[in-house]
Formats: sequence, C-alpha cells, structure tokens
Amino acid sequence: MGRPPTMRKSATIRDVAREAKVSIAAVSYALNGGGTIGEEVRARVREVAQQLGYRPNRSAQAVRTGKSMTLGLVLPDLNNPYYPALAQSFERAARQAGYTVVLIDTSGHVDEEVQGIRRLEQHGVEGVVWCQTAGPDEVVSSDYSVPIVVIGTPSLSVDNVTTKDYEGGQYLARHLVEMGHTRIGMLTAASVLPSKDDRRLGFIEALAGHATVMWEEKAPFAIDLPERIRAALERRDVSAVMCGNDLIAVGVLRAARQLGIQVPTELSVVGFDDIPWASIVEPELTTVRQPVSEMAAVALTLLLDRIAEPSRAVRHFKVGVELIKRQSVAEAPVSWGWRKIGRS
Amino acid sequence: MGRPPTMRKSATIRDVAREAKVSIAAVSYALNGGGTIGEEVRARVREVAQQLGYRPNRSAQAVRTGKSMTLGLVLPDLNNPYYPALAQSFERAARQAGYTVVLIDTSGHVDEEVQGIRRLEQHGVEGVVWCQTAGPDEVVSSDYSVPIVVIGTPSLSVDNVTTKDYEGGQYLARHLVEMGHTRIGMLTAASVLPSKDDRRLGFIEALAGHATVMWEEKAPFAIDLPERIRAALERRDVSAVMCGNDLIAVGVLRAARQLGIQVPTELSVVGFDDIPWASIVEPELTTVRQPVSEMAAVALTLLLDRIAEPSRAVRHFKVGVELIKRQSVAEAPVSWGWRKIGRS
DNA sequence: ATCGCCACATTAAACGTTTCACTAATTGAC
DNA sequence: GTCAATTAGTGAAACGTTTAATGTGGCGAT
Repeated sequence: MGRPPTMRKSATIRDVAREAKVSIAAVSYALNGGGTIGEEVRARVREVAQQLGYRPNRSAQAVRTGKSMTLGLVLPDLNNPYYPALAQSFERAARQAGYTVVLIDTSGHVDEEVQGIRRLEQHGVEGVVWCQTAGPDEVVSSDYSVPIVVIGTPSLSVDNVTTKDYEGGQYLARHLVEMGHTRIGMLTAASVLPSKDDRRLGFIEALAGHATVMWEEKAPFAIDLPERIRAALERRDVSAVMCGNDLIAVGVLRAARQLGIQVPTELSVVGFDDIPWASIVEPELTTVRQPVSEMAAVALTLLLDRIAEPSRAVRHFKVGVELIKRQSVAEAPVSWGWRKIGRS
Repeated sequence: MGRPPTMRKSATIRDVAREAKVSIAAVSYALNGGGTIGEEVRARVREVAQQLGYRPNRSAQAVRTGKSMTLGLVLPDLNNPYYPALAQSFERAARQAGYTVVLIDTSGHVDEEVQGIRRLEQHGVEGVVWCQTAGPDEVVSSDYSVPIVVIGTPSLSVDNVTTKDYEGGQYLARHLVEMGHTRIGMLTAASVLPSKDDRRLGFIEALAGHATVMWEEKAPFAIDLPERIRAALERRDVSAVMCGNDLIAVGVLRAARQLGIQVPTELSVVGFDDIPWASIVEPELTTVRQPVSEMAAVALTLLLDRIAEPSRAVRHFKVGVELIKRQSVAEAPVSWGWRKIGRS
C-alpha cells in the first residue's frame, strides 16, 4: 500500500513550445486560433500538446485576459430541499457554457452572503448568481465589482429571476374553492422575502367571496411546528390549510398525523414549491411547482448576457408556476358535525 | 429602473502602492507580513488598502505562488439526498480553512467524473474530493496532477474515507434478531460500489443462525421499485426487509402502503444512510446513520495534509456508524397466520 | 537587382502578484 | 569619526498566459 500516486507536474506552454521547437506565441496561436500559423506547425503543436497532456493554466489566462471562466453561486442552505436542484442545473448549464462554478453555502447565516460575494469577487469570478435570503434592495446596492443576478428577490436595480408567486397563490385558492372549501387556515412563511407576501396576496384575493380564512399564523422554516400552530390545527375549524411552502406543509402533515386528523378527508393541505419531499410524503402533497431548473438556466442566461454587455438594461424575469394536484386535497366534508368536537 | 449598478474596477496592489506612496513590494509585505516594514508604513498601507477596498487577486497569486486556495468537489448527484449535507459541510470547513470550493455535479453521468477532475486540474485547484460512483481503483489510477481524496470507495492507492458498512450491516441484523424476526428479505443496492457488499455481508453474517434470508433482490437507485420486488413484497413471506439504502427503504414504505401492507406491524423495514428523508416519511425509518458531515471534515483534513506533504503515506479512514431506531421496526408478529394469504 | 508584399513566425510587453537580492539610512560600538 | 550591523524600503524577476508589434524570409512583379 502506501505510496501516493505519481503526480506529474502539468506541462506548461513553454514545455510544448520547446518540444515542438517553436515560440510560445506560436503555441498559443496554434491552439487558440488567431495569429497566422501554418498548417504544419499548427498540426505539430497540437500533436505535442496532446501528447504532453498540456492544459492551459486558467489562473494565468485569468490574469492576462481578465476572464476567469468562473461563476459564483451563493446559496443559503443546500440542506433546504429547494436548492440542490437549482445548484445542479446551474452548475450543469454553466459547465456546458464553458464556465466552472464556485459554490458558497452560507448555511443560513445571512451575514455570510455578502462576505461570500466578496470572496467570490476576490477569486475573480466573472459573475455571481445569488439566492438572496436577506432583505431586498439595500443589501444589493453596495456596489460589487462583478455582475450579479438575484434569484427569488424582485429587486428593481439588479437582474433577477423570480416566480409568479401571486399566480401560484391564486391557483391554490381556486383549487380549494373548486373543491368546496369555505373555511381555510393560512400558515405563512416567516421570512423577509417578498415572495411569501405575493403568494399570500394571490391566495387571499382569489379566495375573496368564495371562502374565508379563519386564521393565519407565521410558521418558522422547519418541519416541527410551534405549539401555537398545533393548537390552531386542533381547533378543527377549517377544512383546508394553505402553507407558505412545502416544508411547512410537510410539518402540517406530520402534526395532523400526531393529532389524529385525517388528511385529506378531514383536512386538505396545500404547499408551495414542489420540493422533492412533496411527492414522497404520505399523502403526496398538492402544491405549486416552481420550475427550479428553468430558473437556474434563466439566471445563467441573464448573467452571461450581462457579462457580455455590462451596461445593458436591467432585466426582471418572472417564470411561470404550475399547480400540481396530488393527494393532500379532497372535497370539503359537507357536514361539519365533527367540528363540534373542537368548538365549544 | 434600468441602469445596472455601478461596477468599480477593483483596486490592484499598484493602486494601493501609489496611494500610499510606497513600492508595490512594501504593500505586499505590509499586508501579508514578511519582509521588514516599519509600523507607520504598515499602518498607512493597511489604511489605504482598506479604504480602497483592495483585495488581492487570487488568480495572480495563484500564478505566482502556485497555490490557488481552491479545492474541487466532484459529486454524482446533488439531488440524491445523501450529498447536500456532505457538500455543505465540506464547503463550510474548506472555507474556514481559507479555501474556496469548486463544484462539479455529474448528474449521474459516470464518465463525466474523470472529465470533471481534468477540468478542476486545469482550473488549478489544489486538491479534489471525489465521491466516486465509478468502479474502484483502475479509474483513479490514471495519474492526476492534483491530490485526490476519495469518499466512499476503499481504494488502496488513494487517500480515502469510508464508513464502517460491515458494522452497520451487523447492527441492523442484530436489531432485527432482537426484535424476533426470523424470516427476512433483502434489497441490495444495484451499484458497483463495494460499500453495498460490506453492508450485505455484515448483515448476513450477523444474522447467521438466528434468522434466514428468504429472498434477495437488486434494487435500482430510485424510489419506484420494479415489479419484481413488489411481487416479492406481496408474497408476505418475511417479517422484515433490509434495504441497501434509505432510498430503497422509502420505496418499500411506499410500495407497502400501496399493497396494503402495514409497516411496521406486518412488515418491519430498515434502511441505511439516514438521509433526511428517513425522518420525514411515515413511519420514520429505522436506519444506520452515516456521519456525513464528519466524513466531509475528515476528507478535508486528509486532503489538506496531503497538499502540505504530497509524499506522505496513503491513509484510509473508516468512520463509525450508528444505529438509529425509529418507527419502521416492530416486534415480529408471533403468529404467521396471515402468511397463508400470500402463500398458496 | 530591387522593391513590395505576403505568409509565417518570433519578440516582448503586459496582467497582478510574491519574493529575492539589493540599496539607503540609521544606529551603536569602538 | 569610522565601520559594521541592523532596519526599512525598493527594484526587478518570475509565474503562465495572450497579443500587439516586429522580424524574417521567399516570391512575383517591376
């Protein structure tokens, strides 16, 4: 056992030049195109480079050209099931475009987000995609030396991609109304992000006249619900609960199970996001899908465009959402007899 | 709306030097320590640097020193719930150590793994952590110009960190035996990784004499189980199923529900890995926990050590695992009366 | 023969750092 | 007051590239 694998120093452009008996410049031109290099030389250089396993040193290229072919991705928390898909698509798309992705995961520490961007700047990334959890605008207004695209926060002054949260809220409301629900509880996400407000607003406005929200509570970002909310559930005065995101909805499912409330027969539950968990819980969650991969792709496009043309007008892209009907919603019970149990 | 945020060119060491009226070298020494720089100058330089928002250009540093302060992480699939935690801890620990992490997610394309490493090499990372899904050794034997630590595959010739899969298998077996199970089904993961064999072996050997495995099937890496396995489940000739990993176990839970088999009263299910899903499914999964974060940390240490001393002896680190008892295992039913339903 | 032109290849500067070798100025000992 | 020793700071090379500017021939036209 024991000996570490051999580790050849990687060949530099000099090595190739020497071996091919031409100048350094010739090698560069031959490999990258540009300049005027004859066919024989070009071929020879290619040959030698190949054989030496020469790969241009990106750092050196970066220093010389200012292009590092590197992009940064700032995420709040990979353990939040919402982000892996985003990270994956982004990395994949970026790689396809020739870029390499540097990852910063702040593990929920909001203050590290800006630090992270600083770090990325220093590393010479050409652009950053930022899934912002901090409050909107002001924090992005500190000027960075690198183009930034924000995902999820609709700031006016920065390129960003957001989802049609308002519409999503509407879809859920309409669906619940169609299913005959008239008394509804709301669990709003406790976050500073405006998306939660849009969802809420869309939901409420689409409900108007057809159903009433009996109560509304703020839920922290975790599956375990605070006692206050369990109590609300236990009152059993609603036939459906709208949750600000799927994580909360999963929490409700679990709480309902513990409280002996049947989902969806006694209580319908809807979420938002369509994270992977939504389809493995029992019952599977009816929710609104955010096209996460698409968002990542759009963010990349926006970013690449801005890198190419730094002074172009700011763009805001709003991607559509989709209602995913699964098993956590049923027709509202016609009789509310069981309600008496909870109500005095 | 419209105008993109101002984007100052970041200050270079020259700018600082000019502004502080000292030489470039002085700035470098003042900031990095080294050289002999007086207190007044040092202070002034610091001041100016701070005020100009100077951050040394990593690429330039990399070119000059050969140290890019960058590490690579090659993952098969972030959507696999096993990896986000790993990625997060690794990035976090690496950042703490001053390194920045470049991510490659091959989305399950095995052939991209080596390509990915090549790309990382080119980018000048100082080391790579590789969660290998390709077969063992031979693929790692092609010599890279950069130190590599493998997670999960116990190759002899490379630093690596693995888990005590064999012991984990034993834990599960003993637990099931304790709970009185004597007829057991096995669902092995269909992969080329040796870890699955160790789990299997540990399980089987610890079972010896106390219980018999009635059948064993290979399960693909997905929650939806193939018909063959559903059929096996439907035979109802076992009181417990051991699954090669949690994903499979979740699949079994779901299949059981569909087939009307009660877990854990009729069928006990155990998994392996303790991915986040394990604790949100119903019932919560009894499983063996892999200390993923710890593994990431260990991998980082191994890598950093090797970077510091490239010729040191290869190390293999095996981290311990832990049996997590939850709700998917119950005492084996004493009467097997219901078995007749399934059996002719 | 000379000129100009073309195709091809090379020289050298530059990117932002670090760091070695060196100079200038100050100190202390005699 | 001289000299060595110390201290503080500078100049310039080097890292691996790219690329503008400059050379070299050879060849056809004059």
